[in-house]
Amino acid sequence: MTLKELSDLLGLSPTTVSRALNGYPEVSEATRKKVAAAARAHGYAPNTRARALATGRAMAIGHVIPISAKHEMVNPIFADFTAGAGEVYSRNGYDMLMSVVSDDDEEQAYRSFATKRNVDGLIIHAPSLNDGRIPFLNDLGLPYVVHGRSSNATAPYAWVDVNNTRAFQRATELLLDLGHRRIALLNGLEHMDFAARRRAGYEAALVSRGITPDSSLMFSGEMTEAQGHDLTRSLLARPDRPTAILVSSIIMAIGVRRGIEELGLTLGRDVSLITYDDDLSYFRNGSDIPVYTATRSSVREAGRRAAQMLIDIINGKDSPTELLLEAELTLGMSTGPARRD
Amino acid sequence: MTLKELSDLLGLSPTTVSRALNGYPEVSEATRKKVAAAARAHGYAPNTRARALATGRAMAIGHVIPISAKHEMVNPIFADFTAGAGEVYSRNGYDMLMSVVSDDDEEQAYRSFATKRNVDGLIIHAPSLNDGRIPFLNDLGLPYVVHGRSSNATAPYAWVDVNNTRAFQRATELLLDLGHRRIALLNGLEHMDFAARRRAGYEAALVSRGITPDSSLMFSGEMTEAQGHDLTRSLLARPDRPTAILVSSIIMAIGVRRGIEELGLTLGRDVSLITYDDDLSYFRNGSDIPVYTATRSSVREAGRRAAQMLIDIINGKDSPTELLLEAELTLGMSTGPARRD
DNA sequence: TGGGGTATTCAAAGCGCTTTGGATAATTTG
DNA sequence: CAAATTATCCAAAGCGCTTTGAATACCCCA
Repeated sequence: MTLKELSDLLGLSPTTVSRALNGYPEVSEATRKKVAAAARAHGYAPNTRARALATGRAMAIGHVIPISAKHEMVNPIFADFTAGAGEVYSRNGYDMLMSVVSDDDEEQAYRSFATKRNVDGLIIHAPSLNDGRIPFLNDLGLPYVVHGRSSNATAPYAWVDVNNTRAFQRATELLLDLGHRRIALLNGLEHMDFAARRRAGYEAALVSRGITPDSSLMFSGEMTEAQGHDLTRSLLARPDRPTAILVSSIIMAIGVRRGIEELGLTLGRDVSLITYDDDLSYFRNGSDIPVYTATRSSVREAGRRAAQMLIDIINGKDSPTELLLEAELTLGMSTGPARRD
Repeated sequence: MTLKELSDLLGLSPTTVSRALNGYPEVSEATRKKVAAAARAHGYAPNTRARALATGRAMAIGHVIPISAKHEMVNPIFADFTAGAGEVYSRNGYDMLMSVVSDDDEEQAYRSFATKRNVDGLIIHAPSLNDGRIPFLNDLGLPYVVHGRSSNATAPYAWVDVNNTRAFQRATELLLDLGHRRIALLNGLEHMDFAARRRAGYEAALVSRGITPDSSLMFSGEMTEAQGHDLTRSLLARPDRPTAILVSSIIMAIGVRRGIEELGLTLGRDVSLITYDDDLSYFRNGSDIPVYTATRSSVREAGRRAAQMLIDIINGKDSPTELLLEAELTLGMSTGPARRD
């Protein structure tokens, strides 16, 4: 069913039908009702492609999902971020276009979005410290919002981020308050902006208590369960082993727990653990009492906010283009006072 | 840069430029080269929307991501399935359109895809036993491939599935071989087709060894970590507690492990566990020796195969439209002989 | 009763591409 | 060397919609 067919059916011009459907004022209430009824009855919906061509707006947002070529790893937070963003898109009539791309040719994917003109804006994931995509995208001229920030970026850009520094500073302070002095950090890859900020928070807390950060207690890598396990095992095998561990992802924390328990130690008593928690829907941190003490911020909510911000930008609203969310520190069962051995 | 601009630049007609770019034979090699070079130099790529309108093909595939309204849960396997499918789409010039939708109005989402004509085909996720979407989609007339199957479906449909029955039958047999007699099943929601098949496999194995399935050992629900934990705790509190547990998801298995270890028991020694493993990229089951004994089948590969099948269907190739993948049973450290108490 | 608004409706152009049906130039053939 | 192919190229139509500019019908008030 096309506009033409529908208008013929109604004995009206396509112009009028189009206007009636799109809520323009220059059409009488009577015909608007008739048109709406007929459209519903015949299951008419405008062809997106034709409409996009005519209006110059694709009514779609692009997401580029980079796959780590080395590890074939999909970031587990994408699903939830996407779910949050998707809710907002649906509500506003936007589609979500995903492009899965090996991280080598990510830039190519953005360029292709721009030249093929099939999206009105982009969401950028996982920015690194000095992310080349930002100047690149500023040139491209497609509106975009970054999930995260890129330190050292010279040009301004729109972003939604969590206060990673603060979250890790507070977590570290909590551990210090509990008497821990040797605190390990299992972090994400440090060229990632979020990881750098988290380390900064961790170190700041230590320094402010007069403790010199010990680089042999800091690790960065892919945030997998296996990685968490292996690092924990090697940490706990050391004579000067840490009494507490700070972890950048709940998935990694699961591996840490496994490593601890394999040694017959008890989490929260023998070793304390605080993790960053993205509040993933398939891995909620305990229903009543949180399993892990955690700094938590919903990545799904971040998705919603980023999507809304992007839509506002596309529509020329001049709402704020920077949003810093605070993570909340929730006490679970994985922390306890440092034991003196 | 539009086709017109590019053709003006070259002193050629849009027709010729279009043909040159699309590999039609009626254009000389010389001009084809010139056109290709100019296109590259000016970063020209055809406007997707215009092309789609002209050809009648959207060059996009739709995925509907249903969100469980009750639990706000995103299925954790989507990310990996999507990654696999996305690879194939990119290779074939297709975009992936995602629609996040509360599971109440999923049907509406499909209808909207069809009437708005912005995709050439659909991937259907998580079919239930007697899935209403199949007759519905057969009427709609959009090609689609189901990830999974729907028992009792009367009409034929294209699908890619894992042999769930066989996988759980084999897993159960392994546990029986190890001397286990009381084996619990922590399954997904049983209106889901995969869950029903898994239970069938489990029961068949028991019956063939003369054991009557005990419904008090079978559970079905959302496959979350918390659920795995809670069910395990209550199972192990019983006097006639099971010596082995069969689990439908590795995420749930993590919760089971936590429950077991909280009681001071050891996985693989005191309680055996076999889990279904989708080989999620962020949760690989051990790098060298698998942590869990598992029936494994890569959901990412399933994504690839489903995508390829759909593209073949769209292009009118008459390749097979049913694909049953076998899961492999890998021995890890979570199984051991039944202990006699 | 007639001129100036106002409320409705419509015809036609245009979005950027593909594709049909020629046209023209180059080449081959009898 | 004229006629028939063949190789290249192009003008124009059309995909289904929105939107500009104009037409028509209706109403009001002097």
